[in-house]
Amino acid sequence: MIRESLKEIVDTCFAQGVSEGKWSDAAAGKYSLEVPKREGQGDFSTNMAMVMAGMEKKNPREIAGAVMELLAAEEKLIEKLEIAGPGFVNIFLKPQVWQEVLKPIRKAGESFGSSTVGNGKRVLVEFVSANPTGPLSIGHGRQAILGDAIARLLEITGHEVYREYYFNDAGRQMRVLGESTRARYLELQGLPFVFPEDGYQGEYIKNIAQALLDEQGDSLVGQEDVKPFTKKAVELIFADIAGTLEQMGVRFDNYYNEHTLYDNGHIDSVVSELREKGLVYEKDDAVWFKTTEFGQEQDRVIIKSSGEPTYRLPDIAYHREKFRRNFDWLVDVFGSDHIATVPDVLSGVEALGYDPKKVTVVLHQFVTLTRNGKLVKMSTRKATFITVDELLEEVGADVARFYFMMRKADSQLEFDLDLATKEEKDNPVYYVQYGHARLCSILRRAKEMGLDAEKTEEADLSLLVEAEELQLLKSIAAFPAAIETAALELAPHKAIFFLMELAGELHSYYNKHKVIDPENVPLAVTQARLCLVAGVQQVFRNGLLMLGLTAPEKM
RNA sequence: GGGCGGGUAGCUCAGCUGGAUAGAGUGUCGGCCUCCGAAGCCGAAGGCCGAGGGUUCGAAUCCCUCCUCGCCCA
Repeated sequence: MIRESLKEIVDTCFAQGVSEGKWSDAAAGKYSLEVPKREGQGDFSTNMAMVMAGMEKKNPREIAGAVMELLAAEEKLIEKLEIAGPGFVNIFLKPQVWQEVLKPIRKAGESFGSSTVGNGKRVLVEFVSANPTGPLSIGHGRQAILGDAIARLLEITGHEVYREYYFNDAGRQMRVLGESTRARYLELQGLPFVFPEDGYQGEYIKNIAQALLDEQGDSLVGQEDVKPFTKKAVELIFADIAGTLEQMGVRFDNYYNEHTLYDNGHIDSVVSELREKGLVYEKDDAVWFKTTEFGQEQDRVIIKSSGEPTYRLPDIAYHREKFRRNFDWLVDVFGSDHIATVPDVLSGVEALGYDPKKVTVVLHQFVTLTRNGKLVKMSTRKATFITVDELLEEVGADVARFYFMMRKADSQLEFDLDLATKEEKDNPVYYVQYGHARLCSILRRAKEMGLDAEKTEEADLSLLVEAEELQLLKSIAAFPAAIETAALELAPHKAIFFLMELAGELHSYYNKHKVIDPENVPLAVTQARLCLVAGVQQVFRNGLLMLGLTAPEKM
């Protein structure tokens, strides 16, 4: 809010300089207004003079002087201006500007931080999309949390979000699953059995077999068809996955079965549409898609000589369905192992007449687990993985969520189980939550003493003059912008970092200054500080809740 | 062989659409509780930002080459 109004002022000055012939308008929109990294460099800083210097062939500091003169007219907001470094113009605002931010924050309450920048844009966020072959692994956990956090951030920034889970419960993978289940079913009854060579070895298969045995007795012993086994396995595994997701606080609006693409003829119609456009051809009994038309190195097979589609075809058909369902923006959250499919899908989308720019793929790197300082190897088939359930049991939903959101998607994420379990207290999630709980504690105490933090109107906010207080005010004022950035860049870790920084500032302030101390702190100051405390607490609460974390009032 | 993503403090990672003296957490060392919550704070030590070249007023950030790790494809 403050940043926006100051930006307008700076833009006005720039325009004024143009009309007065001080410089040309070549630099319009190229300069920026930033918050300096270092203290003592102002509340904001603009590089306008340096940008212009290159274009006008003039000394940057000289131009900075002219910029400063124009800005100096804004006496209401600006306290001090200075030229610094190579030609920055540093802007120091009056404390009052910051003190006043508390009022709108308190007024907005729970909605502070949310916005309407999304303008009701319809976004489909696809994530997890794990086939039902076993419990969710750690990698899926990261994706679930990442996708969920992205969806939440988009929602509170005014997008209309739809969460979808895409899966396939047919094909070879599923047949092996059924065969594995059948083998265990026979094994449980002491009958001879053949376990498939590449079968699923997890303990959960035995549980599924046991469930079948409990329900159907030995009636399936002579069963040649593997389908009943597959069906039961899929049913139970999905129930398990749904339970895990629920525990993590992740929900979906829809589970989209790949099979419906075949049933509804979408697969065939994609092929025929591409054929009409002359973008497919037959070679070696296979059907090829001319992906070279879309800048790729080589064409791709979409239907194998066996008549079976490759994974590309349903993926393309699925994305076309997303567009047909009238979404303005498709966000796909995938693991990095899906990297190869992305260019093909985008080519397909483009070939079918949709804008590939409306598809954003968030690829996240793998999660590596360490225990006792050693890497834990993971494989679903061999069941040597740690499931999300096990993780949740060990560290709880908040810690798991926080860890998964803490890193940008591009980074591999190392999950140190020893640290996450044994040394809970060092966990950054507690650092943030503790800040919130501390503030709640102060507010509780104030209430006991009959001091009401709600009466912002009456408090004299000009008493908030300590450096730490002004810093907190600046930080919470920047909260909506931080959330907006995290949302639009699909980067939840930015929201996390904002909260961690705010927590640091709060803890420092807490240790240095007292809010309630009748003997040493005047009542009026206490009241002003209570307003600040309530504002910061609100920001913590909103930030934690919008990321799906809890905001405990006591710990 | 090709594509994508990493390589920044002992460790885990931010910063990357170019800006001022490169940051945080953790670990190590040293301080701070007659208490508004020590799950906290303060201080110190710790860096050829993988290597080399280029672009410019300015490069961890952009371009090229190479090394290396991970994932995928052939």
